[in-house]
Amino acid sequence: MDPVDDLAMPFLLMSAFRNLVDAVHAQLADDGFPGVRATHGFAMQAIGAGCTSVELGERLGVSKQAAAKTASTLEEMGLLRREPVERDARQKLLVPTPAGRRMLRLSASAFRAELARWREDVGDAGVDATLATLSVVAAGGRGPTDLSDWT
Amino acid sequence: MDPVDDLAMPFLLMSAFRNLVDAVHAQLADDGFPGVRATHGFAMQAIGAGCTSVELGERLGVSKQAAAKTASTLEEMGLLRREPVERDARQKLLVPTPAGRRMLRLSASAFRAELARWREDVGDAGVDATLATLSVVAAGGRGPTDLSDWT
DNA sequence: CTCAGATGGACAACCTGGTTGACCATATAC
DNA sequence: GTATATGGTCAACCAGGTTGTCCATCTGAG
Repeated sequence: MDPVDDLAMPFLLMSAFRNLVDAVHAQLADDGFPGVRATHGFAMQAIGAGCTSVELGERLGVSKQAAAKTASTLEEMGLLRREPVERDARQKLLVPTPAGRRMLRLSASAFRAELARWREDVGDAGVDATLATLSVVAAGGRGPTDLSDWT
Repeated sequence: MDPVDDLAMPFLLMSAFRNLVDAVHAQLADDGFPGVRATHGFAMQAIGAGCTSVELGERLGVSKQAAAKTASTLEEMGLLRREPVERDARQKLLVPTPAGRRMLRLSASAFRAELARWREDVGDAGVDATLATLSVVAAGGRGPTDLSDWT
């Protein structure tokens, strides 16, 4: 009888993502980071300990100009600092400020909290199966940031 | 040992969605609908047999103006027709053209084909568990189109 | 029947996040 | 030393969304 049709998959993926991200942003706003959008979080995650605009663009899968623009707004939000690199005067390293690192920590714990809620709702087996499945079908995508170093 | 960390969930959801949609669009482009973007597909699905701009906005979770803009581009693409409603001269019904319906059919079969590929890669159990899990956590979201009438 | 209010649609101005193209300063390779 | 590659920035543009305003039309209460 196929209780959930395959055709619903794109909608479900989008909707789940949206709910997850909305929940995290609501929590972040409560914690004193009201203006954070999905792009900002992804970019900060992608930056990690620090990288250049070009690298950020590659990790996010966007042009270096788009990455630089995002970095500028993150800088204005005080989450990021551009600092010169001594061995190459062209480069500017994007490094998270203490506020940026705090935001990252809060965001990580908000994601974990929301996932814990999912686990309560559907059980560990379902969530684990979903993670396993998605990590197969998401592989190969040159999508935004490989997140291998999410802390 | 937690082979896939909970923190990867947002990335996996996005990446899976992106891969899925990219694959479908590549197929659509091959089938003679090169310019179709994710928004267009979602909007066409939301329109279904036909609705007004206001309804479309509600189904997509966007303002009526945004919905009308999208409808205009769909009209220019020849996927959609605006036709007057005799019982209310204010309304204009958005109805798919034959090309629009063809695109919907092709898009549906492309989605099913891609899902079939997923099923080959990870097995039916994983995909079914994912569908079941996501339909729980996606619920309640006022996300785009309830897709209850995807054909 | 009429008229106030609700509703559908359109237009304009604006924002965000992305694109491409051009350009300059600096590194690097030959 | 000089050609070329690379990192960063600026400018123009686009898509898709927002809000505010406005008009035409429908609807319901007198």
